[in-house]
Amino acid sequence: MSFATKYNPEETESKWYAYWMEHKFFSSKVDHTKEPYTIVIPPPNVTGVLHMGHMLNNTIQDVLIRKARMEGKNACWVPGTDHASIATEAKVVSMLKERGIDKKSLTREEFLKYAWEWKEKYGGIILEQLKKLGASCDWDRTKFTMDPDLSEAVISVFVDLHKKGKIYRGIRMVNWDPQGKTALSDDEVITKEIQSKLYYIQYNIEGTENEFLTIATTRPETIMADVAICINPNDPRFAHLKGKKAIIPLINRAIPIIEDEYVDMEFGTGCLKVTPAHDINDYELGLKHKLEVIDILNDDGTLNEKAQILIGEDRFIARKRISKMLAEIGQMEKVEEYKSNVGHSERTNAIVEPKLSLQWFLSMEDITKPALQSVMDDIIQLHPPKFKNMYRSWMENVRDWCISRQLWWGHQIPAYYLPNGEYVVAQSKSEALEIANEKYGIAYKSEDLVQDEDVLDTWFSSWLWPISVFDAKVFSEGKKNEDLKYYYPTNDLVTAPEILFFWVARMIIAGYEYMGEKPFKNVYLTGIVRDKQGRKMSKSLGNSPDPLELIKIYGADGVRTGMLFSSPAGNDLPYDDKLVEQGRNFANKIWNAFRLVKGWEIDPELDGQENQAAIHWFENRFNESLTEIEDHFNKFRISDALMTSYKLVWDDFCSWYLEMIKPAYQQPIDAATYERTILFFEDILKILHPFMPFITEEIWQQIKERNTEDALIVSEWPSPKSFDVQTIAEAQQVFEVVSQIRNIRASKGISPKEAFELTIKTQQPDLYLRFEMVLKKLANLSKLEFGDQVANSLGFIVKSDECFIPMIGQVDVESEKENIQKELEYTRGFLNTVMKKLMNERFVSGAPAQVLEIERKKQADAEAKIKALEESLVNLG
RNA sequence: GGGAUCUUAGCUCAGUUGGUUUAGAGCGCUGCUUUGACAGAGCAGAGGUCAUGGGUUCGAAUCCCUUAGGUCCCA
Repeated sequence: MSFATKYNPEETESKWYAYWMEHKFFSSKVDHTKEPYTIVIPPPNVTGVLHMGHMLNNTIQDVLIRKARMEGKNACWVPGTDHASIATEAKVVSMLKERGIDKKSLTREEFLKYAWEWKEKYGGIILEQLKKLGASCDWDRTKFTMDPDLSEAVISVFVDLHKKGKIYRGIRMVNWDPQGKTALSDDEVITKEIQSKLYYIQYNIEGTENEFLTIATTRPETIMADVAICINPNDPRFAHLKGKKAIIPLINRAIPIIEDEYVDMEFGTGCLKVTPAHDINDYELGLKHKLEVIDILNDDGTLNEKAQILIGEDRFIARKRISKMLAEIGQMEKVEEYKSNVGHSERTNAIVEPKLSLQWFLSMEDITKPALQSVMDDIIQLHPPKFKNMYRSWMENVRDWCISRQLWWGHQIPAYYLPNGEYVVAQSKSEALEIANEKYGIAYKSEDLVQDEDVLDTWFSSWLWPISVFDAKVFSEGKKNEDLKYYYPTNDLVTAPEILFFWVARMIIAGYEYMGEKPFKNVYLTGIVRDKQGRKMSKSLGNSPDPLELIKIYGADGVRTGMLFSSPAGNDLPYDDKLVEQGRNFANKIWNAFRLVKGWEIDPELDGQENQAAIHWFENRFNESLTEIEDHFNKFRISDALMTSYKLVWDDFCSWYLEMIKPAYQQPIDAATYERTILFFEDILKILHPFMPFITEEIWQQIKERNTEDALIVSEWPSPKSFDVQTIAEAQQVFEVVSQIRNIRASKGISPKEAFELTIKTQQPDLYLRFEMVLKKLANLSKLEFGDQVANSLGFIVKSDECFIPMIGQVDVESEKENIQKELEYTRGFLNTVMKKLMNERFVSGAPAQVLEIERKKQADAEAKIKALEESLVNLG
């Protein structure tokens, strides 16, 4: 049997993924004999394609789910997508544009037909891509937030919350996206500092010849919407203006000069123009002073007829033109450069316009309380916990949630308007009709009712996700099905911190509101994948590698491990191809270890006694590592768990264990050692499987004949056994001797082929005798002896044992002395710090016994070492 | 402006209640090694006054304060 020296992942991956699917290893059904372990996927945007963030996120979920499955739990990972109102509608609109169709020319029904067509065609791409990564989702459970049952759930929840009085309709200043033509929640607005200008504009005072006041504004195009000028009543500069009126330039409308301490006397000129329709603070001021509201902007950001001038111009063009017009009539005093923070739409990047509009809101004050409490009390744990603070500050200062969006793609708000000006909220139009007719005693017909045009915020459906994927009917029927009873609450949620508020907090809110129970126990927050310059990876920057291309080049296992190598929870991941390269190299290393072992002939005549020490050591070392790995997993230190596994395999198993037991070239191995080695290898494959599912399954299946039920994916996760630290420490000492001898060869330029004779001066010769064969093999020794200093030899010290290697040629005494002198100095310095502690009365009386013992051991070791070094110096002359 | 958080080797990070550490890992780097699982490799090595200045303590990378810089959240 011969294998390629390089592992080729491509065919292995498709083969085993198909095998796992075929045998339904990913599927989960209610089974009360098993403990459920559940993850719901953060539903990717249905318009999305796989990006590096998904890779990281889903790799982590797959690691968790695969490990749980091997631990014998009933592992259920529910996949799906969300309908992403704004993003999808934008995609559909641009698709229509390409076909020469204007959205405005379509009815809602026609538009939705195109939208579904688009969704059917492109909506599944991202889930298919996840399969390439190895994601072991229960695909039969795939859900979409606009599936009929999930939609019904959303409507039920709206109706229910409305009934509870938590949903209301109100005029509010909202963040308006003039490009997407929809309201945005505060969280969908990204504030960016941009370079803008501060315009100083003069307003004449009514009834005077040439008296004027000056206001400073960044938005001169809104002066036509001014309804007042506000001054601070304590400002002596403007006392004479009290009770007068100012005249808006260009349109010559007179507006009152009002007083309010809200005005900052230091900022600008101290005179504030009040424009309630176009500024949130002015709006509040307007309410307080009962001012009129003049809205001069259309939904698309152009000026309307109320502006009187520049009607139909875009707001930014209008700004430039008005600035020029003001200058022409001499009422532009000056223009200054100014840095200001401006809100941008997360989806369209358009500058957000504060706009008054009638929207639907969810009152957040009461509903958030249990959700805050459960995180504060660690009933739900955030990993890393630093996010608790952020979560708290958000939940304590939460504002009502604007849940309506001026779009067609999504869940249409189930509010029906009646000819009498009232409205009814109901599950369906027919229900609404019944309610309306009963309530108002009028026989309305179906066509009299007009449903609200708007849809609900996408998060208003995904906040139900951990519930609705199992049981969408629970909201209307109030009785849980078996799935929901069994799988809810889920265990772990893996997502990005940027949607902690958007989504995670709201799921917790919905969980308590509808289940009276948390939706998950742990929230693992990943970092953001960035490029080498620290920029977020994005399509527009073009700085992201194509994930599928990466999988092709480095293999899914390589990419998975590469992504995890440097990604502690909550930390950003600066992506570098080196990482996935390292992952690929690791897969190759495992492959070659397998080639080695698989190539051995077995000789039943051999007793393999000399391998006992190696086997005994590795068994202990394995359990030590496994214990550490479990600890890392328990603390959600996934990359540490990987690194510990990596070192166990590469350093301990490959570099030490296999080298120790490896028979000479073309020599056979004894049966006992071989069998034990296969068992070790199998345990290693198990530990690696969650990280590298494909290569491990491949080797697992090649190492032995397996039945279907013996596939690695469903094999039993090894449980850590106790281990003997002494055994591990002793081996460490032997390894140190080997390294020192290799070091001598390297530094003296002596070939590894040249055998050495080693003499050790030690109290514990049996330790070295146990490893005699190992020492001879790994350090290439022809002889191992115990005794005193050997003449004309090179020496080194390990712990308190002295080792000597006789040299045939002349030893460079001076350089040897120099080396010893250096080590002596270091050791003396070290002893000094130890002694300082031990000489200290308060340390000796105060420190715990264990610490004292450690310090005394350090002292003894250091002293022995110093003595040995000094002797060596003397012997060298 | 308010708040949170971070600053440890060239890079990315560990260092868990102060004492197994005059500080560790992976990658990178330097040198040597190509017949025997693997050059996608082996072996060895170099590299840090733990951001700064102070304080608490018998003892500080770890606790407190100062300063500087970064990141994030909120306004």
